[in-house]
This record gives sequence, C-alpha cells and structure tokens, in this order.
Amino acid sequence: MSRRIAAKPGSDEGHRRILDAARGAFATVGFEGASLRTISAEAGVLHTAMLYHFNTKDVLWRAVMTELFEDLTGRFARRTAELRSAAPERLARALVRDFVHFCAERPELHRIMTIEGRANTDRLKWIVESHTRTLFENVIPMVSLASPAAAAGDPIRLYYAIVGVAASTFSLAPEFKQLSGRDPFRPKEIEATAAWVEGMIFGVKRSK
Amino acid sequence: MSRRIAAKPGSDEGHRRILDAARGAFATVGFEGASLRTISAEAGVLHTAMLYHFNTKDVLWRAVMTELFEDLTGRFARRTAELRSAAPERLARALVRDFVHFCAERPELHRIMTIEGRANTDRLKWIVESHTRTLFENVIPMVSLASPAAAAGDPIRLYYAIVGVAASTFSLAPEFKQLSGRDPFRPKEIEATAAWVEGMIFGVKRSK
DNA sequence: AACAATTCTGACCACTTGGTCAAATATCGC
DNA sequence: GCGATATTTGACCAAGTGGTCAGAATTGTT
Repeated sequence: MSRRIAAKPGSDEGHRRILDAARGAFATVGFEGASLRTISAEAGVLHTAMLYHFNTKDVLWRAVMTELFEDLTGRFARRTAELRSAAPERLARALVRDFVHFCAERPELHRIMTIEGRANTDRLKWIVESHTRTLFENVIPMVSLASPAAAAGDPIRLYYAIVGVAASTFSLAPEFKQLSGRDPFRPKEIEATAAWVEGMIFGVKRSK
Repeated sequence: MSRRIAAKPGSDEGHRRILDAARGAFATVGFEGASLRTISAEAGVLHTAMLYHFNTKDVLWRAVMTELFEDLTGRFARRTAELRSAAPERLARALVRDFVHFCAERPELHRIMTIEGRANTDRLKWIVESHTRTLFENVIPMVSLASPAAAAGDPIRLYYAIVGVAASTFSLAPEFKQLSGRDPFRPKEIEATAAWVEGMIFGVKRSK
C-alpha cells in the first residue's frame, strides 16, 4: 500500500523502475531537459529517494547509458559466438539485422547519442571512450571484412551511414509517422529498414 | 556605447542577433533546454527586451525554423532555375550536393529537426505541415526521376537515408571528431560526404 | 523483542525558468 | 525644440531546478 518501490533492502526493483523512467526522459528531452522530479514521478518515487539510489543526475545518466550499451554489446557477442564458424558475410549480415532490431526495440540509445553527440561535454567524452569506441572497433571490421565495397570506403563514414539509416526512422518515429502516415515499428517496416541497410552495405539483395 | 542592439527603430539588427543566438541554443540543447536568459545574454540583450521583439519562446523558435528552411528552399529554387534545361540527373546531383553543403554550413537545421522529430508536440506538427512536407514533395521526386534505383525504392526511406547520411557527420561533429580525430567541416571531408551520398543514390560514382 | 542497516519522507536551500508590467530612455517626424 | 512612437530596463512573479539533511519508517539479523 505504501508508495515505496523497494520492499526489501538490496532489491533492485527500485533501480529498475527509475532507470526505465530516466531512459525515456533523457531520450526525449535530453540531459538538461529531463528533470529529476519528472522522472521520479513516473517511477512512482520521490525525487529524494532517487537521489538516495543514484547520488547525482550525472550518475543516473551514466547508469542508463551503461545498461543500454551492455544490452547491445551482449546481443553482438551472442551472435558472434553463435556464428563463429560461419562465413564472414553471414555474420556481418546477422549483426546488421541485430542492430536494426535493437534500434527498433530500444530507440533510446540512438536518441540519446544524437543528443549528446552535438556538444563537447564530459558526458560525450565519457561515452565515446567507454562505449562507442570499443563498439566501433569491434563491429565495423567485421562488416568491412564481409563487404569489399564497404572495406574500400571510409570505416568512420560506413559507421555513421549504418547507424543513421538503421536508427533514424525509429529515432524520429513521430516525425516519420506524421510525414508518411506509417508506423516504423511495425514488423514490415522493421524488415524494410533491415533490407535497406543490408542493400546499402552489400549491394544487391541476396535472393531468398 | 549602450548595450542596446537596435539603434534605430525598425532596424532588424536586433532580430538578427537574437535569431543567431537562439538558433545555436535550440540546436544544441533543444527547445526545453534552451533558456531565454542564456540566449539573450549571448545576443547582448536583456531577456525582457527579447520578449518584446518575440512575444514568447515559441514564436522565437518558429522564427528560427522559418529562417532556416527558407534558406534551404531558396538554394534549391535557385539551383532548379539554373539547371532548368539540364539533364534530370545533373540537377539531382547538384541538389544533393547543395544539400550537403547546406548541412555543413548550417548544421542547426538537422540538429533541431532530430530533436523535434522524437516527440509528438505541436512544434513537430507545425514544422512538418508548414515546411518538411513541402520540401519532401518537391525534392524527392527530382531525385527519383534521376535515379532508377532510387525510384524503385521507398521515397520516404530514400528521404531519411539522404538526410541521415548527408547531415549526421556535421550534426554530430563533436562525436565524429572525438571518435575519428578528423574535422568533418574541412573541405575534403565535406566533399567526401557529398561523394558518399551521391554514391548511395546513383550507384557508381560518375567519372569526372 | 531489540538492534543496526537500509530505505523513504518532507521540509528546506539557493538558483533558474518563462513571462508580466510600469517606468525610463532613445529615436523619429515635425 | 516637441510630441509620439519604438525600444530597453529592472523589479517582480509563481513555478520549477538539482541537491542537502535530519528524522521517520522499514527491513534482516540476532
């Protein structure tokens, strides 16, 4: 009956609900735009209780980002293990599709990245050095290995092209909907996005 | 000697300086994140003087957006007039290059669009109906006309692919710099961006 | 039942937010 | 010069900001 979120000490249900709310807020209005009280209210918590769990707004933001990136890298790691002995192109195509589905399921990562990427803040420095760079250096070579055309180009540009095309319809879903009348999160649209990215990287679509 | 920005009544130098400051603020921290006082300070004005010129924050934001879009559509109109009797592909390529250069000169448009596109606000509705839709319907057909591959695909997806690839390195310049050590605004990089977009739309690069 | 550790509450702080308003000042046509 | 108009100022407002803190409530352990 009480509004408290974590019945037992040590339970991290409180953390989870706060993280969920914070992720959404940071993704739509950015770090500065999100208010601790708004986030707390949506998590069913007083903002002071939240400051007890995460000492500052900054710590909360870092927790959100770490969780998001670990989800993505986890998916990549599992897929890489699964297709360890497959052809490079099969792995690369699978990773690209995984990424598109991740962007559809969790558009918040790209949304936050496109907010934080536009100003030289401590947050940007932290996120690039502790997450983006590793991801970039681990995944892009696999794609380049599988696509001669991609390998011939600029890896950094390949990275931004993939991310941009894979994520933007989800990241800008409200605009996409208003402009086209279509819902980018419908399975058909997600598949179309994946096909588009695959086509951009590997050229002609592989039949079947 | 005084801090006042408009010596003569009717002079719109005040408007211009305020618009410049507001554009930068809205582009980096978004509508909610930007504060009238911060904008005013950078324009060398009291926030109350600015509220005299633009009645509300909303009006100021709309003024910024209108100016940005009119710049872009103006460039497109001039180019279309210039190449009225040229081959469709030449016009389409020129428009794409114009767009890349616009994104490099004025990354604020894309930055603001990627902030506003993620939530269903009155601002998004207004901007799509009064600017984005017209632009989309006027320019994309020209590209589709010139590129069979592009015409075969989904116009909306073509639009998002072009915008994403053309603008993201500029829009996320700080991240791009930190990740690659390169400056996306250098002429060589701008040219590389244009070449990438052209290649994506028209396939193989046309030799000289 | 008593204990300490954990978790939650609510009052409070200094500061910033968008916006109003009356009064002061600057500029113009005359 | 004068009067009218355009512009700028600074005091002010209610509301919201991130954060602190002392105390209350809840918990697992004994």
